[in-house]
Amino acid sequence: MTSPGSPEGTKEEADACRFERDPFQWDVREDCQVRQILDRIADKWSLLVIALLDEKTLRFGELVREIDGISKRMLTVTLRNLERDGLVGRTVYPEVPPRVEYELTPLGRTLLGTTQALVSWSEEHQEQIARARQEFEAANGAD
Amino acid sequence: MTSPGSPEGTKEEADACRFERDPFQWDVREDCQVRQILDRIADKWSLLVIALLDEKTLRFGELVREIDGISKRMLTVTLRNLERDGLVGRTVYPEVPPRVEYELTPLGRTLLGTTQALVSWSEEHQEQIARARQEFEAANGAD
DNA sequence: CTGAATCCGAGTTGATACTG
DNA sequence: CAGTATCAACTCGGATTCAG
Repeated sequence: MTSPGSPEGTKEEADACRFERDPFQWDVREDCQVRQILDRIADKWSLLVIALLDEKTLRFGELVREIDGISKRMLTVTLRNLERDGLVGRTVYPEVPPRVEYELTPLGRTLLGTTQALVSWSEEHQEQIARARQEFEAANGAD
Repeated sequence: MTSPGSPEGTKEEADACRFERDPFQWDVREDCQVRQILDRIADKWSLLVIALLDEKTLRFGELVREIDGISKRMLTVTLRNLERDGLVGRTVYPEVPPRVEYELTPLGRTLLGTTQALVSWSEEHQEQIARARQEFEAANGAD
């Protein structure tokens, strides 16, 4: 990956959010762009949508059915946000009945590695976490 | 986080959440362990706390001051959740005044790579996203 | 100093009904 | 089919207060 400290940023806003000391220590100001982006892609549904769109474009209804528990409303909102951020593309086919397909943009594709890593981590450690929870509950009498 | 009426907590259910076909296609059931874990580590503050605890243990007050915008309440809640999941360790020193230090557990450390990747991605693509947003607003008359 | 408990407003989400 | 509109429910988060 690219080095975080690339000094090309003349944007003063971005500047305030860059790595400042070590690569592992970052400035966590609330108005930071990174924070906003993180909040978006790490929300409840975005990761799932991105993951599902990895292989093939999907229609709205297909996404609703694939994602257990999502409402049409939230899917619409999520899709809009992703579209807004240039991560997902939306194509309307002027047919009857209407058909709308969603697909990852090249930018959206660059996220795949990371999201998959997150999911994989969760997968690999879910048992360990479950165990930790049990111990915690046991030690603290569950609330 | 967890849905109000969602029954959870069965160990064998985790099985239903594993990758089933391709490495990129996962089951996205709502009661999936992975989903729950994802919701936890991807929440508004957890990533920041984990990142800050990477280098050194920190006291409660230090974390409050480091994380711009967080309240004591939310830090307490976040810390407790992370502790519950075994990602963060809590050490109380029976002194006066009281001192409590937080540190990453080995399990918590395994998350660092992924979280850093996420942050790096956000860093590297923030301008691209900002541009995409502008275009989107322009095209859609900025709702 | 740490942090639990309570109150309460604000923002989010879901169910339903409706439109093109 | 693909959304939008609306309202009610819910949750989150902050301020404050209290306790060890």
